[in-house]
Amino acid sequence: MPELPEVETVVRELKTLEGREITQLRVGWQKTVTPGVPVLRSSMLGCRIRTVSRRGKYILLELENGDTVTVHLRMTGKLIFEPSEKDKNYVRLSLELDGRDWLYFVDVRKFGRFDLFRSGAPVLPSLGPEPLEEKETTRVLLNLKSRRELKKILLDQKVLAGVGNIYADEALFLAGLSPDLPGADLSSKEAKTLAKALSKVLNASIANMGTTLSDYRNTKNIGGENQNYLKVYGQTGQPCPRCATAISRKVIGGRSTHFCSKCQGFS
DNA sequence: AACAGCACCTGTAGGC
DNA sequence: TGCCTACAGGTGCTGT
Repeated sequence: MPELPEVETVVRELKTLEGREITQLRVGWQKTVTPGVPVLRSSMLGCRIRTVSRRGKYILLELENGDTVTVHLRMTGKLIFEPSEKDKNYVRLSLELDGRDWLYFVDVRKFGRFDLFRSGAPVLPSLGPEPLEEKETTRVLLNLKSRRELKKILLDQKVLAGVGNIYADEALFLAGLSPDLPGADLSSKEAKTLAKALSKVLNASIANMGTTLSDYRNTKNIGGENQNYLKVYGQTGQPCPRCATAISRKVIGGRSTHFCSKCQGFS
């Protein structure tokens, strides 16, 4: 569900966790914890959270013992302080802070994961650079050697970290590029245009507190507004906002891909 | 390197 | 109402 803008929205709110101590940890679905519950418990219990940050689609909790706990929300995960009655059926993990209030990890589909990186070990080493960094993104796109389709490349977290299905489609539309264009065929002008489109689309969504289609909510259980501004994602059959051609849908890399065949020159 | 296919899970929407 | 299929903001594994 959540891509970079949704995770960024949550992380900004979770800054309130900095300096707080984890006094209890409860797990409702064992597989939520990749290294196993005892390992996570031994690192987190009685420890304070030093900083909360984001890397790609991951939330990073850096602890005072130097360890880093990563949280990935996958499709339906959310971290919330006040779960609804319905949410309570899907609490997979909960953290008590300073012996007072609780933060709940709610996840209908059970795909979300907590992982642990020990002090000194590189955290999430295989992730590519952040797509909000326009210069670095341009450099990455300029140096693509692969003939894979652009859509697949944008979804590859080793290339760029944080772009998912919604914003890949939106950025390709804004850049006027076909999702099936081979990455290595990008001209330098097109690479710059796409890098600019990515940062624009992602920053706009952050300003709108993310896109809520069904499950995504911030820590206060409130959805975002960006779904009201999507140009192509989920707009199959609707008129293109630029040329009024009906928006097409095609599966690329196993994912629904939405585009305007006219504006994006789909081959 | 890079596919496709499937696995992980549950809920919802639409057709009949 | 029920049954069935398709689909969903993601990633990771296996075999080819």
